Amino acid sequence: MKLRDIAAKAKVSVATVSRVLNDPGRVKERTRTRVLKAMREVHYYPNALARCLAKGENRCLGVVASNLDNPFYLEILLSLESIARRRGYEVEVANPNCRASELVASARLMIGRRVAGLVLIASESNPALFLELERSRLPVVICGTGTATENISIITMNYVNGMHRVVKYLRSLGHYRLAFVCHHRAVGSAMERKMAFLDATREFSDLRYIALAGSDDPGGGQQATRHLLASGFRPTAIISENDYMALGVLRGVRDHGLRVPEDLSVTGYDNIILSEFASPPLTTVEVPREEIGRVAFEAVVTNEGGIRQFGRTFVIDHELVVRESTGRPGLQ
Amino acid sequence: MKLRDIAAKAKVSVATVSRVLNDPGRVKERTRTRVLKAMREVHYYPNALARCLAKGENRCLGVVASNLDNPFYLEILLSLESIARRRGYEVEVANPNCRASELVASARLMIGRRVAGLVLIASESNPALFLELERSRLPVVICGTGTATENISIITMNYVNGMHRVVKYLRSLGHYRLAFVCHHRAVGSAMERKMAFLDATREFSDLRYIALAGSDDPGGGQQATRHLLASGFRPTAIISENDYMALGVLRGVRDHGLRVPEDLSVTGYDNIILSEFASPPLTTVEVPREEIGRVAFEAVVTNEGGIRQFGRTFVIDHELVVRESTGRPGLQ
DNA sequence: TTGAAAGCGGTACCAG
DNA sequence: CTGGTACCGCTTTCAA
Repeated sequence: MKLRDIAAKAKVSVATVSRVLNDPGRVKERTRTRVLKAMREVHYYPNALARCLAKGENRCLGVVASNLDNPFYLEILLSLESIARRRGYEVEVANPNCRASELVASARLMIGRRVAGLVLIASESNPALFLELERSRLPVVICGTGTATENISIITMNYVNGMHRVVKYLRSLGHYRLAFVCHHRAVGSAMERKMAFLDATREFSDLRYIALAGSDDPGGGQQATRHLLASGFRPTAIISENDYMALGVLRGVRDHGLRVPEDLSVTGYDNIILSEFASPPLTTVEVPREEIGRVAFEAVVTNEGGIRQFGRTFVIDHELVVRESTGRPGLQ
Repeated sequence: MKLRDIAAKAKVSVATVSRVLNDPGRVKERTRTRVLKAMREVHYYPNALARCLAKGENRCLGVVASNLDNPFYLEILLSLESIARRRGYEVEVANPNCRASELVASARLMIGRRVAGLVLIASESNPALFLELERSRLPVVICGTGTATENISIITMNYVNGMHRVVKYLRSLGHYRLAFVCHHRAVGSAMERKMAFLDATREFSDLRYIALAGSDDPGGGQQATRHLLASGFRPTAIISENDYMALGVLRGVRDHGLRVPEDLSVTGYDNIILSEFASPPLTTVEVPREEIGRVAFEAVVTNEGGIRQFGRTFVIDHELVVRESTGRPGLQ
């Protein structure tokens, strides 16, 4: 069913039918109702592809995501989606694995669809992807690390700050032996968080330990914790790279017969909704997903005002959220 | 940058350029490399919209989802996405809220994009949406309840069976006062699960209780549990509509100073990955998300073989998974 | 207020 | 093996 069919049915030209779709005011009332009636009768659905092609614009944002199983990234996506829709944009998401080639392929896909802008919500980026995004000349925003370029904006996280807050808090409780659980392939945000941890614990010299996880999910957290506790190093607190993995850390600690926080304190990072429902509720760092989604949208769609001001860098600050997974270290 | 530009640059016709894109074998090697070189030099991205329009086909599945914050639905989506990509299909997802009007709008959107098929992954459907899907004449599959029609397939869940297994198991442990926690607006799967619970506990007569939650997430589970425990009714076990809410139920029970499973047993439904990392790990019912995603794909894309056999109904069975959140009821 | 027609960026058939 | 060209379904001047 196409425009021409409707036109025939309503005995008008296709131009008129197109007008009632795009600028109903410019069509005489009687004609308009006739056209609308025809549309309704045959359940006409305008072909969005053809419309975009003809208009030469696509009010649609592309997002390349990964790790959507981690609620943190999902919540950013949901936030972005919500604000985008409110502002009249659709959102198309590709959800590739983290492998560089797949990320690039997904980006290409979006570019091919001629999206109005591209948002990267992934735990890691890589040079190939960055290059691809850069020369697409599309408005792009990367949630994570990197340097802004002419068309790429960056939303960076102030991990150094957040991690310092965690460590300072733990020290104030009397913790002095800290372990950090993170993904073994420390790239992107994982890398940044790890560096921030190392930076924040410089004075702990060797009273710190880094436990590597095979995957960045609860399973990885659990396994890293198991190794950690079997290593001989006995931390008074474990800092997890993120809340999602911390869920597994908690489990690992329990498996070992230790209580949180009496025997061992645990902290996460992100403040995902679930962190409040962990047992015990996680002390963590709030990373404002809602804000990130909003900023990402603005960053990519500022071309509205006419003044294209790409290449901005946004810094997101993080606040400590104290719950029940941390306490004074016991006597050990 | 368009096909014509490449053609000019490589000194061939657009037809030839199009051929190297779609059927490289039919182009002489020398010409082909020349064209490819031209494409590479200008970073050419074929316009996917134009291609679909010209080809008259869109190897793309649309999914209308909701409640993606519940890992159960997300895991179905991820499974679908994974198999679809492997089979050469893209997936576009709209993630509206549950309101009927938004669901319909999202469906329209997908239809407008001329997707090859439509998958509904939502906690609830409604007549308006069903009607819309039906007359779209598109291959549709609904994960949930309903009756198959000419173009709509249904993947139904055997909740009666699953719930019976839970109840039978709880009875075998000696439980005799059961509570069911579910969303107050019991429609779609929530309704089905509730009915299944009522059916499975017929013999409990009035030794059962239904606690209504304001939202179908951990917060809702927690709140419903609070009300339940304050109501005077003292269950020996709580069955949660789903795992995601059960996370909140566990918290609610703890808040009340009760231990799981010593004082009170708790079960979930779905066996989301997180249920293993709850504290204690949840006894639940495995609903095979991976299989659902696969079946959904097959259901919607069978038109490949030429024999369109829509309107099928699939039934998914569920297995009990016993973990540590259930035990014999204590003396109360 | 309406219609005719030239695109939008590709595809695919038909000739050569 | 390659080029010319009529579409795909819709938008948007330009005229009437």
